[in-house]
Amino acid sequence: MKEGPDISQIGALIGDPARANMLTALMGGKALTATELAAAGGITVQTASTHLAKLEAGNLLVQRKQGRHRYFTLADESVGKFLESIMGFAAGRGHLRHKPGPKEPALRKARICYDHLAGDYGVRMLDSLIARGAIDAFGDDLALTETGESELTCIGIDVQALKSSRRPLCRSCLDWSERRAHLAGGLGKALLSNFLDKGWARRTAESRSVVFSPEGERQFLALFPATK
Amino acid sequence: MKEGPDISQIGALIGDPARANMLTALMGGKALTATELAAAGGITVQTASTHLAKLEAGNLLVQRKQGRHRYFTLADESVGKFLESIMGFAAGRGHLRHKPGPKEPALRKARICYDHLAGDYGVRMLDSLIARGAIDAFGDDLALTETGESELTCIGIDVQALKSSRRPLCRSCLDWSERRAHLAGGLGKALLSNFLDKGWARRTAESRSVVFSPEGERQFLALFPATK
DNA sequence: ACGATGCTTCGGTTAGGATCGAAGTATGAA
DNA sequence: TTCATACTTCGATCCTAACCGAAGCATCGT
Repeated sequence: MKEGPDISQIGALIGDPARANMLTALMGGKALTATELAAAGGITVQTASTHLAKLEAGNLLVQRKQGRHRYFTLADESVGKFLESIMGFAAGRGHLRHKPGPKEPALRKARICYDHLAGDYGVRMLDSLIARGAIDAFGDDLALTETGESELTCIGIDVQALKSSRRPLCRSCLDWSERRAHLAGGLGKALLSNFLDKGWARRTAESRSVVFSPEGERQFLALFPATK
Repeated sequence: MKEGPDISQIGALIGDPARANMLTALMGGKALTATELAAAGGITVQTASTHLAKLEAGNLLVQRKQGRHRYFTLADESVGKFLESIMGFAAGRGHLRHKPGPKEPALRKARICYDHLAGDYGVRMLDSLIARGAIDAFGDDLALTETGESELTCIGIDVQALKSSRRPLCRSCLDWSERRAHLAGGLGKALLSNFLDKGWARRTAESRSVVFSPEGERQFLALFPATK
């Protein structure tokens, strides 16, 4: 009578409209916070919290804690795959949602994340460093290469001092606007300081946004070319 | 922002254990009566009746009235396909209903997946067909080659008739026990029918497993030699 | 140190639906 | 006709889980 795997548990997880909407929101592949997912599900954060705990217990989601945020993503590609197969079947009776994204263009472009550069420019910088072989990426782990060490020393970063510090040199930090990793750790801090010292950019008084000067922007973009 | 179709209704239908068990029973491809499905779900017939009405309203099942019986089957191939994809995920996540019992090995070896052969033998068959050049694989897309067409015609498959059918000839279907693809589509169905007609194997009454006769097994293994 | 923010946990309410006994309908058999 | 079988519908019970307010915990920013 009882054969094979139990699909009812998974069905039940998907079967709640709030959870289904949250999962659908995560189908985009981007990490979302609990608050954002609550909005996606049309429920309060406390209700969303219990839903997210259940989804995580069912191995449909994983969470990544960062500061006071919890970023949720689908557990892996296989989750998205079978969700898509259900969507393929369910096509036709869609219940559609509206979800506004973050605004603040300046913040999205470049801002402070604790002590390092975040936003579009922060992500671009890390991508560029990886592409040129200055940093090796193993999943979420980052490591400065010898090439990278000499390059960064040339632009005025005291890599030796950073290496002897207790603080990890390279850490990846999930970007809330780009939803991709940017560079944190001692090196991330040093790079931002470097830009500020050179006058390429300055912090604004009221916001966490970072404003580049025209010349500084030119230099920054030249130093970290788009990867694609 | 518009998102995809509503998967929660489908999830809710699958989410009830009784309904999930009935659907799993129907994965065997055979039409079952309401009473049989009640037994499969471990519930009374009146409860099963309401469940079956819901599943039918959700387009997961169709029924055929015959005398005083109502025979239920999965609505079409696509239902079996996405159910199998959920099973594949559930099997990999430990969402098992019970510890592997005596019937498990038989199921893993060879079973019905809606209307075609699945399990170790199903995977072996597809692997073998690909290895000998009878089927070309481009990722998940499969195509019968001219070589394959003549070979299969020789063993008694009416390939021409299948090609003129609306149903796709070759489809890959992910196997929940092997976690690899086996052959579905019109050709998958025709091959299984061919084996059953020849008496190489027979379906069991209560389970989805397919039992090969000693001689049938010998022929099958010779026809589809292990690859690797 | 302090408040603000993001999230979780607790507690109590409520609604939906799964369940089955009993009664009703349809079909087949004697 | 009469009974038996297969299934559905009705009615009532009961239980789960979804929900949110309030309070608690953790972290950030100042």
